[in-house]
Formats: sequence, C-alpha cells, structure tokens
Amino acid sequence: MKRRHIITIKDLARELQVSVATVSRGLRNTHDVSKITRNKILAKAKELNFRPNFNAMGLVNNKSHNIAVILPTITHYYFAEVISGIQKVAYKNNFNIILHITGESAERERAIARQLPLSSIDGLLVSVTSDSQKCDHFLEIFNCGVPIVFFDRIPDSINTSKVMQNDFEGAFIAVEHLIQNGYKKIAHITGPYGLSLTRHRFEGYLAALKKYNLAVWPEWIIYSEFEQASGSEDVKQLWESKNKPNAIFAVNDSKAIGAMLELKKRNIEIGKDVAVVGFTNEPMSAVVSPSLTTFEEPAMEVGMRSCELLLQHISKKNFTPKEVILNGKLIVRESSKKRRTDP
Amino acid sequence: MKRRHIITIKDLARELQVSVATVSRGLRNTHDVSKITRNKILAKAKELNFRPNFNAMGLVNNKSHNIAVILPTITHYYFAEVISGIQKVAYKNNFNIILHITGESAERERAIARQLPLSSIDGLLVSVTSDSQKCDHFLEIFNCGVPIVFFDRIPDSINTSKVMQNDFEGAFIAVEHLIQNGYKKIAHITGPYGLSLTRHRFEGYLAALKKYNLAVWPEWIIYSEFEQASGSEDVKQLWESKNKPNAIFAVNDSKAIGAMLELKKRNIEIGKDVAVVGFTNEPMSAVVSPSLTTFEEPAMEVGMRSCELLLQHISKKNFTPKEVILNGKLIVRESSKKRRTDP
DNA sequence: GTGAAAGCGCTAACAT
DNA sequence: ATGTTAGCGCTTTCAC
Repeated sequence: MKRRHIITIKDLARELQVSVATVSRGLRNTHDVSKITRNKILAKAKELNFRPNFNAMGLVNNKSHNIAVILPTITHYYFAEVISGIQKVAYKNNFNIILHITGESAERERAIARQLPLSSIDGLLVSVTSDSQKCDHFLEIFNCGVPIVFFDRIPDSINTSKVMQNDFEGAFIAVEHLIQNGYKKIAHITGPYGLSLTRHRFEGYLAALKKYNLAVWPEWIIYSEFEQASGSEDVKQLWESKNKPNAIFAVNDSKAIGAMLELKKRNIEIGKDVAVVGFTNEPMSAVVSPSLTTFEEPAMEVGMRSCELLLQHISKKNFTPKEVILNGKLIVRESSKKRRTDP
Repeated sequence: MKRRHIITIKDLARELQVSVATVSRGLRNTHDVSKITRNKILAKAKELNFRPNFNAMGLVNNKSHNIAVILPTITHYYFAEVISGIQKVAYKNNFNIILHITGESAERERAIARQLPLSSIDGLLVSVTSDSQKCDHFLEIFNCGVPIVFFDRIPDSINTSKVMQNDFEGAFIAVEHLIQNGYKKIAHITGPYGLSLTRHRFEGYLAALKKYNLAVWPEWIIYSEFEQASGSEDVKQLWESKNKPNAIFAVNDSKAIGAMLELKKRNIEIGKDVAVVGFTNEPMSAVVSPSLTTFEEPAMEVGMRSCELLLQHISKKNFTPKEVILNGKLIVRESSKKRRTDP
C-alpha cells in the first residue's frame, strides 16, 4: 500500500489557478479575500478532501492545537470521567489530547515531562503522581512559557491554575454524617502522605471530630496506597488493636470497598455495627452490598473546567491563574445506616 | 509570561561552531559523524535542554510518531484497560497517542475521522461505535495509505489487521457452564444488533444450546444497549412473559449487573433460582453481591497486541494484515452456583 | 484582492 | 567527517 498523495494547498492553488497565499487566506477566512474566490477555494477543498498539514501549521504558527494530559492512571472511574470531560471541551475547540499515563511512578512522570515535545504542545493538564514531591520537571516546562493546569492531585509549588474538589468540606460532611448516625469511633484510612488531597480530606476529618469534641486516635489514622487491597490491609491493622473503631472514613471508594470486604470476612455487619463511607462515587459503590455511602466528586466537571482554563491560558497570554474548587455531594446509601444501639 | 526562546539545532550549531547538518546528524546518531563531535553535540543538547521540534521533523519525514486511538468510551473498565495496554507499547516505542472518544455516536465518529489530520498521524487504532455500519470514513483514510488496526468492535469491510477476543468460544463456555450447573432455560441479553462481537457471542450461545439439544426461544434473545440500565429493562421484559428463563447470559458485565439488580428487586435468588453470567470481568463483577460469574477478556493484551501490530504496519510498508484472536477464561463466582433442584 | 518570496526547524542530497 | 543548499506545507510580510 503506497501512501497516496495527500492534497496540499499547492494542489488547490494549481487546480484553481490562484496562488498558494490566496488559498491559505481563503481557508482561514481572513478578511482580505473576495467572497467568490473564498467559496471556490472552500468548495475545492471539500471536493478533494483537503486536510491541512498540522505539522506545517504548527511550525509556522508555533502552535499545534494539541494539549498533553498527564495523569496517574485511567482505569479508575474518576480519571476516566475527568478525561471524558477534558475531551468534550477539547473537541469542541478543535484541540487534540495527547494522553500520557504515569502509572503512579514519579520516575516515569519525570521521564515523560522531560521528553515532552514542547513545540508540538500548546499546554498541559496534569494530575501528579502520588509520590511526586518535587515538581521541577513541570516547573521547567512552565518556565518555558507553556501553560499548565493542575487538577485533583496538585503540587503547591507552581503558581498556575488549579482545579480541585472541595476535599476538606467533603470529608467534613462525610464524617459528620457518620457522627450524626451514631458512630463516634471513626477511623480514617487514607492515601499516600504528602498529597494535597490526602491532606485536605484528613483535615476535614479532623475538623468534624473537633466540632463534636471527639478524641483523635493516631492509631485510627492509616496512610497507605489508593488501591482496594490497601483498604483490606488497613482494616486488618485496625482490628488488631484493642481500641477498635466502629466506623471508617476512606479516602476513596476502592479503599472503602476493600475495607468492606475485609469486614464482611469477619462477619461484622456493615451499616449496623460498623459504618463505612467512601469518597468519589465510583459506579462500583452503588453496586456493592451493602451499597456504599460516599461523597460524590464532580469528575466530569473537573475535566471540563480544567480544560477550559487551560484553553484560556493558551489564548490569552496573560491570563491570571485561577483556583477553582468544585463542590460534590454526599450520596447516602446503606453502609452508614444508623448505628445499632448497644443492647 | 512570555514564551521563552526554545532551543533549536541552529542554537546548538552556533554554540558549537558547526553546521546545523552536523548537529542534526549527531543528534540522530547517523554513522557519518565523529564520535567526538557527536558527544559534544549531545552534551550541549542536554545542557541547553534541547527538545526537537516534532512539527519540523514531521514535516520533513512525513511522519509524526503519533497514533490516533478512536473508541466509543473510556469510562468502561475494558476500554480503559485497553488504552493502558496501547499506551505501554506506544510509550516504549516513543509514540504518542492522541485520544478520540466517539461517545457511541456514529455521527461524531465520522466527524472525527474526516477531520483527522492525516499528516500528523502515523496510524490508527479503532474500535467502532455500535451503530456504525458503514465504515467508508475509515476506508477513505485507509486508502490514503494510513495503517489502521481494529480491535474489539470490528467492521468486516476493511482488509486490515484486527485484534479481538474469542467471543464465540467465550460465550460457548459461559453458556455451557450454565447448562452444566443445571440451568437449561437460558436467555441471552445482548448489545446492539450488527456488531461483530454481538454476533459472535450470540453464535457461541446458540452453539452451546445446540450441543445440549436445547430449544432456542426467540423471546429469550434481547438486543439492546450495552449499559447497565438496559440489563434491568431486559429482565423486566423477560419476566413479563409466561415462559420465563432461569438463567441469563449477558453480553457484558454492566448488563449482567443491571439484570441482577432487577432480579433482586423481585426477590429472586441469584445463583439458586436464576443464574447470571456476564462477560469482560470488570472489577465491579467481583464486588457485586452475589459475585458475578463472567468470562474474562484480556483487555490489556488486546491493547498491547493492537498497538504492536499497528507499529509493524507503520514500519513495514507491506506488512500483511493479521487477525489476532486472544483467549480469555471463565471466572466462576457465586451468581451461577448449581441450581436449586425443584422440590 | 491577489501574488511573490522569505522563513518556521529540520533532513537529505550533494559537495568537499 | 563536515558544510552548503534546497525543500517539506504553510503563513506572512511586502508589493502591486
């Protein structure tokens, strides 16, 4: 299969007996071209199925209509949904998204960032890896004048736009809900230490305990990975102690479900003896049994807002960075039913 | 923030007092450049953090190191996993992936395909939308000499490489499993009519019934959408009839779970009175209660093999198309336990 | 309103 | 082993 000749503006120019400059202008609808030639050009372009060469355009305009999206994983519903949001906005504005997955590896994140062809990328949308403390690889790109918008997992060090959920408030509401349903011994199983969202949710947890004058037990606060298996492990650890909690607030649904599975193994009745609340509202949480109470994150909206902000940074050189905080809402299900009162 | 000057080979050439051609050669490690200058060039490139301009390279070489991935959705675990597989292989080979999501809309699929900048894409990885019968938009691209590999959802009409699961066998095994566990009145709730995978799974279902001399009841075969809600609807429809099945083989896990939820509403005991088997092995299926028996699809492998094939098509102009069929395996869980024998 | 020509960053002859 | 030059497809002065 030989690559067939791809139509260029030269071809159009020859066919129409005009100069390439005119064709170029006609295609882009600049004002200094007569309506009549413009229409002829457009018609011919359609007829021959002309597709502009983005490489050439990028070379001359110094932009590419590409944005890079860098994130830890896409097999979590949250991130898949965020990407869908990004894609919607990008598509509407004729931007392509180039997808990079770090697999939660800070090392790979660095490698990807350092190899990023800045000349064919107009901007970056980034959610950092959980163990990515230093962000000089992004700072370097940022300093080259390439706009970056961070979402969800956000480094503090770079002064640019950021989009996040109201993690603090979400956690606060979730924990308050537990307390109001009669659970006062609340553990918090969370993600890797040092991530901003981990910190914010933790602070929300603390604030709720404080509001109701509940003691904070350090052994009830466990930092581990974001995965389901970690949730199970965390419960094992919690239940080894004499001082067992009767409720668990998990940093996300995967861990909450991991915790539930382990509790079920121990024949503990969830939503009666022990309550569990998650975060995110993955589809799974509606389907697990008992169904999981969780704080819903506006994933699609996070994606859309992030992309919109990025496009503004791209089009207006001096767009001032914005921090957007989006609200979610508590989805009450079975796993946090009112506590069975002690006999 | 002014865009800082981005280093080009010209800059390197000036700094090193050599010609741009030499720098170009040095960077690409062609054989006709002395080790010593090469090292000097590489060192300087690193020092100044030179990043090649892919637009310029693409313009000259007529390739871009980009591949486009076009698929219906990414919020299903299967597709997210496929993309992860694609990404792994692409990354290792220094290809970027440009992600396009059709949202199950044939119209949008066409629009995306027609706007695809062929000059900045070396190849395509496609899973077609469920209602995309005519594929002339892909054929057109294919005829331009741009290689395409289809996966999972495959049109028959284009003679190129394809990667799929063994849908026929998977369905056969799943249905046979039901029969062997005592369920002989097996309904099949499936996806949109006309998709090859729908057809293959349906044929596997038929073959299993035939092997055990079971009658085929047309009212037990329902075509609808791939979503969970459709699964619930399908059960409603099935249970309206006098002639009710006692087992359901669903085209995917979402529908299987939708079916389960509806059965539970009707207080039908799943895995005793009625069995349910899904397809894909989404994480959800392990967590739903009762846990769902399902045929696991090798999603990651589908992604990796597809991408490998595409890269071969890209590098070897006359690579003959291959059809790869990957095997999955039945994951037996609770939803298909041996049937409660009639009293 | 249109054309001619230069140039974006890089590669690939062709020289030397 | 290195330099010179033309050109990839497009945009953008600068003429007319």
